[in-house]
Amino acid sequence: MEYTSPTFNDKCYELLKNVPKGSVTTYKIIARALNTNAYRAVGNAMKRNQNLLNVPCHRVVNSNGSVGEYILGTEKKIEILKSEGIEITNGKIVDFNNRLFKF
DNA sequence: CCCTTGACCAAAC
DNA sequence: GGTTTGGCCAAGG
Repeated sequence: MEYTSPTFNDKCYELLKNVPKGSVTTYKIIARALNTNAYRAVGNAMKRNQNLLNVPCHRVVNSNGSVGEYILGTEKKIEILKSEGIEITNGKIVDFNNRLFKF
């Protein structure tokens, strides 16, 4: 029985589970949703996440609309996003602002 | 407590 | 448009 208070990483993961297929969010939005500005820490959390089946970290992109990195590689990330119905041109999300999930 | 590491960001050049 | 620069904050050593 471990009553360890949830780490920042865990909060990121829980939040991310709310993002539906076909939508994306950004590192900054996640940080803001957690009432902080630790964008970089969010990125770190994603990198440490190995539970890809439960946490859709491929739906987290950069604020400028570019896809960003991924544990399996950017190309793989793009591939997955496209399979979920998101258009990507030249490494950028098409209609980015309209694809963003608002918490 | 200090230092380093980031799947980042925004502004500046 | 790209690249550089400074800043941001949590986590781990």
